[in-house]
Amino acid sequence: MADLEDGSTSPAPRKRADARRNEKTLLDAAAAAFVTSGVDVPVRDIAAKAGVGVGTIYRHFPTRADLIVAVYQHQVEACVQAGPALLASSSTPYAALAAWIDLFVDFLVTKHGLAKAMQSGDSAYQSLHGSFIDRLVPVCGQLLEAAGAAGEIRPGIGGFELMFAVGNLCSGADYGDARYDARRMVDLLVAGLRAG
Amino acid sequence: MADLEDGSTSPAPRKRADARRNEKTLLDAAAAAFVTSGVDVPVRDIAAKAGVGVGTIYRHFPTRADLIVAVYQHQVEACVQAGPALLASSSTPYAALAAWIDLFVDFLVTKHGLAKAMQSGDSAYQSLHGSFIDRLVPVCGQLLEAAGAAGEIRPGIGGFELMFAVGNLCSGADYGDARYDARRMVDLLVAGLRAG
Amino acid sequence: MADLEDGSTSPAPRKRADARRNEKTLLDAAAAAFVTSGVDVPVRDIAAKAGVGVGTIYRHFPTRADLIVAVYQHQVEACVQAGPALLASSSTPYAALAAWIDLFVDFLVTKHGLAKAMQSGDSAYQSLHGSFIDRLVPVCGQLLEAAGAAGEIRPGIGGFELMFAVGNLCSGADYGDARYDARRMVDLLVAGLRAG
Amino acid sequence: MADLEDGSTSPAPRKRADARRNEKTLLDAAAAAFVTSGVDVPVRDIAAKAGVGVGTIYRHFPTRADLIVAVYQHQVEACVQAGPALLASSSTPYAALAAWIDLFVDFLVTKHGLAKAMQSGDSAYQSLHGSFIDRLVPVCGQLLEAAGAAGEIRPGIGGFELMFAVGNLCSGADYGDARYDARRMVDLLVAGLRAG
DNA sequence: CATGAATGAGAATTCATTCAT
DNA sequence: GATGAATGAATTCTCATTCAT
Repeated sequence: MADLEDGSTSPAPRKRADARRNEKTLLDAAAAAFVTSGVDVPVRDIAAKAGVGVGTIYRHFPTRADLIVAVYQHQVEACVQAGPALLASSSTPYAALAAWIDLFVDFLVTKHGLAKAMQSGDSAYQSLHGSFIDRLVPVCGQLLEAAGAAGEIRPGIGGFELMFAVGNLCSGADYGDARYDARRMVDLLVAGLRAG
Repeated sequence: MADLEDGSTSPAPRKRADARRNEKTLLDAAAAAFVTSGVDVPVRDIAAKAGVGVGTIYRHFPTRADLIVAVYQHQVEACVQAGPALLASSSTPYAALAAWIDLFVDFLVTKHGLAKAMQSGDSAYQSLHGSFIDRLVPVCGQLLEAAGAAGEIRPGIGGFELMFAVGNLCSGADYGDARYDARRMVDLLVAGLRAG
Repeated sequence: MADLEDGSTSPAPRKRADARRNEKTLLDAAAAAFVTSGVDVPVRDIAAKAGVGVGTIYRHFPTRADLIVAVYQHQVEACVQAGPALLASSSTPYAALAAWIDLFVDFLVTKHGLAKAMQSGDSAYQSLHGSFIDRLVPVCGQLLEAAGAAGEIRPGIGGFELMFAVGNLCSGADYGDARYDARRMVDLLVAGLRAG
Repeated sequence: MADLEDGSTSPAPRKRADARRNEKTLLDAAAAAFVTSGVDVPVRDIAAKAGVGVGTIYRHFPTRADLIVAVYQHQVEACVQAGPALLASSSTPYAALAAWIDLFVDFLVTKHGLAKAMQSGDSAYQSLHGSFIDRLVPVCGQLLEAAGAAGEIRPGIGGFELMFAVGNLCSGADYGDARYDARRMVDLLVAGLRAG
């Protein structure tokens, strides 16, 4: 089936073709720059990497947060989708929860500085919560609830705090201290959920 | 008895009294500024608060990390001292470990942005690890070892990673999101040590 | 009877009706934008208000001055026409001059920033002189000459300088300082013409 | 007698010597730049002309208005002083008023763009009114009042509007159109005061 | 030793103008 | 012809850091 947006809905879709390609270039460059220098990388650096002028970035993504959101949107969505799926396919709700958090860790540990930005408290990044945390928290909440209903975990832990804690544990995991394995610490945290 | 710190630790014991007083002023101002604006506060702000020129700060503390280290030194030392004490006074090694980590959390959650700085990966803050983490890690290691020897916790967890994880969990705890209680998450982590 | 302006004045009388309609839209939008934000309003704002792309504006009016000229052309022409008419209908040449200048002031005080732009010295606006001042100066000159011939005013004042002075006096009249009434100052100037 | 500030009052006057010299350099460079490029000249250009870094300018004059004020302060004060003096030495109050306005014109016509800036309505320049206009308006008011009391001029003209009008008439006088002589137009205006 | 003036690299952001579609 | 995406020069402002006094 063809892409709906191009095929029928949009009345002026034509010239967007290359603009969208350009946006893709931008996102790739930004993603790369984020990995290299963190999400605080200067706008000009991203522009240079993308081979465009800084104005182009500002046109597409007026604020830095817009850019960050766009860069990671897809992966966040995939994570959101995976929640119910894991719940359906896992042996127990707790197993689903553990697996899902594993997925989330996968996402975070490859994103230099993302966790940091999200916890920076900088108002410029407030919208990241709206787009990421708030999108993921309900999913996490459902998994926690299911595990709680099954009596597998201690009660009273919320989705937000668990997400936030996992995010925190992954922070700095990418700065290469071999002595710190974020995944192992998250395992500890998740194991702690069972203790009652 | 003379001041222990000057008498035995310091390699440059002869400091004029007023110089020390000056340094004290600096540290107080810096501590206050850190609380108000985080550890990234502009040097000039600290100087102004202390009523000295910026040059004076640079003379005493060539890098920002030096200043941070100096500001929190005492509390870190107190934490170090507390380790063996708790081990001696607690019912079990695990209880001592839990209590000690609680102390560390106390330290961190009142220091705006300190946890963040320590995990920033910014090379300027690398030395914080040398001064804080590395000072505390051995203590933590001993407690872990004792608890391990007593069969109270799962084996294979190192002092460094536990310290780092706790530090991470406390990051952002001061940005006032009521939904996130760092201490509770640390509890989870510590509880997780027993599992397995 | 056909539109006089197109029928006789314009050297390119064959313009497609929709192109002219388009240009009208542009001029209206520009006029509105000039009132709101002054003649220095960003091109993009005008384009947005007109519902066209910026390219369209550049096609019709390569320079900003071209646009300004076009926006105010009609009113300038009306002013030009009024000169001889007032001379014929007034009791004395001086009365005609005073009335005509009054008309000119009417024109200027409602045009935010026009007077300012015309005196800005910015080379981009040089052509405004060619289109406005130079169109009006001869009219003003005739009125001055008539009044001079009648012995009503002091000799030696040129049309250009009087126009320019009046334009200057109207500058800033629209920035709302209630203490400044441009018309009153122009009255003073015109009264000064009589003093000898 | 020695300079009081250096000699006895200031507790830390010594190193201000070169700082003050530097400020002088800054003011000279700014004055020159204002003449060349108007008061909107980029900060960097002024810095370059002065042979200092931009930061130095920001240190001394946080806002552009501060710099403009400083550059013209002396001359404004001289103008203020001249008011009463002229009143005392002139044959009639009107003669004093005319002479004083002549002085003000002298000041303005050599200051490229100053009149423009003062009438720009730009909030950044609001403080110029506070420093210039408001300083001069009372003087002008006194002269007007004296001339009015002597029955030499028409009543009802305020100091502010006269100052503003004169300022306006001098606007653009420096952009070198030989056909416009600001002084002559101001003469007309002042002559107009007598009429009526 | 202390001071704080000076430096200047760096980052953000805006907009006039061009040009591929 | 019309569109609006892209460009990048231009400008402002901030701070870490150095160094003359």
